[in-house]
Amino acid sequence: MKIATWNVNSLNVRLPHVLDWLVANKPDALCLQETKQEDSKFPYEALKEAGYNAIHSGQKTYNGVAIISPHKLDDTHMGIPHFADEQKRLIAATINGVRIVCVYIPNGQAVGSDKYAYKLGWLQAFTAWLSTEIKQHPKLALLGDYNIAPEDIDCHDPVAWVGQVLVSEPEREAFKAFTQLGLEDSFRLFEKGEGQFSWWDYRMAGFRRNLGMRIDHILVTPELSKVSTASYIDKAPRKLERPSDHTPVVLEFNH
DNA sequence: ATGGCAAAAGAGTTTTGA
Repeated sequence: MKIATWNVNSLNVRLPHVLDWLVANKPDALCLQETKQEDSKFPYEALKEAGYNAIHSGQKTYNGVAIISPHKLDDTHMGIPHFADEQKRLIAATINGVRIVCVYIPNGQAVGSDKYAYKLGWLQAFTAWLSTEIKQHPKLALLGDYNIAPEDIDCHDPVAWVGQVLVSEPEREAFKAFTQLGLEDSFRLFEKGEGQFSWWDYRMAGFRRNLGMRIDHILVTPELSKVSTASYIDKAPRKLERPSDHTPVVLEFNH
């Protein structure tokens, strides 16, 4: 199976890029974040014509998550149970017996802000749900925009960024809590080096100068990590006209 | 010097992202 995650920063704008990417890459599952559209605007028809099924949980202007697959999407789930949240950030489905969890973790804006507190609270509630989900699904992949750079090598300038949002210790502790549930950062099974990023600021010629962050991840349970064969960041879409500021992260495994 | 770009809402400019 080949699975991927991509924060598209508006599917209204990025649908042509997504359709082209599906044709070129033929994933078994593609998780999207920041679709920024209500369910009634989601392009189910265009995807169907391309041979893909999809589920979506969206809202106007902000957030929005989707899972796209050529296969059947079983046992679908949206939102964190017992966590009142208007923001559409979690969607899950089982595809070919593999549990696919797609998340758009809050950005947090700035350490100490209300949005930062919301991020940490969201992470706590999500992790509790994820713990039970893993127990029910030994083959699980958690894909999405985590808005956390887990290690210093995942940030282009860790000295300048120390203590800032995306790299602060409470956020990295929340990321470690995922690994304490048994999940592994699949990208790092294959790519150990620095300078590997999934997001670059539109400003400051960030992409050209590789001033980025690795904040989009595919974490997997041991059942999947032991059969994984490759993981990589596909920078091609970031080079297109009007790109998203994120680019796809891909995992391949035998299943 | 915290800006710089991009998208959305909505009609000038503000909010948000990371």
